[in-house]
Amino acid sequence: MNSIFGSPELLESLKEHMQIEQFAKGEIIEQAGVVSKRIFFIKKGLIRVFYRASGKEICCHFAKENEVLTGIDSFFTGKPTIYTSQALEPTECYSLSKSKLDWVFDHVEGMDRYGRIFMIDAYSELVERYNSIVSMSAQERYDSFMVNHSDLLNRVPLGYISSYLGMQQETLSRIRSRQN
Amino acid sequence: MNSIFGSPELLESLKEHMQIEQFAKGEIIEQAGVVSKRIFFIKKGLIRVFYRASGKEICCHFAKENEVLTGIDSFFTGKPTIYTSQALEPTECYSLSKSKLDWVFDHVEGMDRYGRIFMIDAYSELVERYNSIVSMSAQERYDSFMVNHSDLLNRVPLGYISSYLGMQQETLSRIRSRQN
DNA sequence: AACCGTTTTTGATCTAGATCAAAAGAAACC
DNA sequence: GGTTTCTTTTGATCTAGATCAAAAACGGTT
Repeated sequence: MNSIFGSPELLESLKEHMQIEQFAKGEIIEQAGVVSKRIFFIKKGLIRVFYRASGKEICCHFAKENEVLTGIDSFFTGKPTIYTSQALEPTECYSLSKSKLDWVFDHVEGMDRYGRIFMIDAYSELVERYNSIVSMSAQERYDSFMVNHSDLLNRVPLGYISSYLGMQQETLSRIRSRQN
Repeated sequence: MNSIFGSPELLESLKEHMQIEQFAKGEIIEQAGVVSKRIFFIKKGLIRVFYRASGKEICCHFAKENEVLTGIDSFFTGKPTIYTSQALEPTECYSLSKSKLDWVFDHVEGMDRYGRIFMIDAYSELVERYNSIVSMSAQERYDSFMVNHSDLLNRVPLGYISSYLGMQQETLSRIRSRQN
């Protein structure tokens, strides 16, 4: 999820256009309903991304240090985002505004290519999650989360993780307790 | 899902590199386990894309006339695909080989940009499907399928549609019968 | 260390949809 | 046109996980 910054030279030429931003624990970074205006490179901290469906908050992504955060549905299309992002820890980011990024896409050599590859990564990640929901049991999804993101278990409230995994908090709690 | 061909000039400059290919009903177009070598612009016909998970075939995409088909997980990354694609009707496509497309990415102005936008579209579609699985009932998924793809109901065997919708064939049949 | 709000666990019950099994309809084939 | 094979429907039962409800555990705060 961070290949857009996979090239050191490219990152260097972006840095001069970036701002540093700080967010307190609990602070909303971008709100659903507005057009996403910035892309963030997270230096330190942890963010959850969620949306509302059938009256519930569904957590669809966690982004932490050294990862990239953006409202993909909005930032690249210009439509209002359905996602809200919120800092779960004190968080520090470099941010790049949409207008700067558009300028960069037009003027920095190789940027479209990195944009394309960034999208391919995001897509692959989503395919994984889709398949896990369709063909794995709650237990299996938990196991696979533990393999890939075990560090988050101690940094994120259980309810957010359970919604990320597509199950109720009670179910996740029970799965966890019968482990040992 | 066809924005890569959204630009007439671009399509024109691609055409000279393309082949015409025909597939009989039931014919396998690309097989899981190999690296996807071609991207297809479907002129006529219908294709299902599926993969195996827990011993079952799961249908994840239908592509029909005027749409684009490719093993996104493989074609752009060079890894073997997990997807098999099969013609459900006699199907006619323009195809463009990976090596040609790479050449095009390097030599045709604006191609990276179209690749990026193509990925954004594919991503948006997948987000829709993911959300529908997580937050909608079987009935609601069926309803939404009927709104967006009602034509497919008469062209595709029920079992493929039910697996696309993430439910058993019996369930889909029952939902359909209680409609009227 | 006692209080209060939040998060997690535990228990009891319920239900959408899966699974198993078989019948009924459609297509394909000789 | 009748037999075989594939597809869809119908019926009966079962289960993973949801829902509802309450108790326990965990911080912070004064």
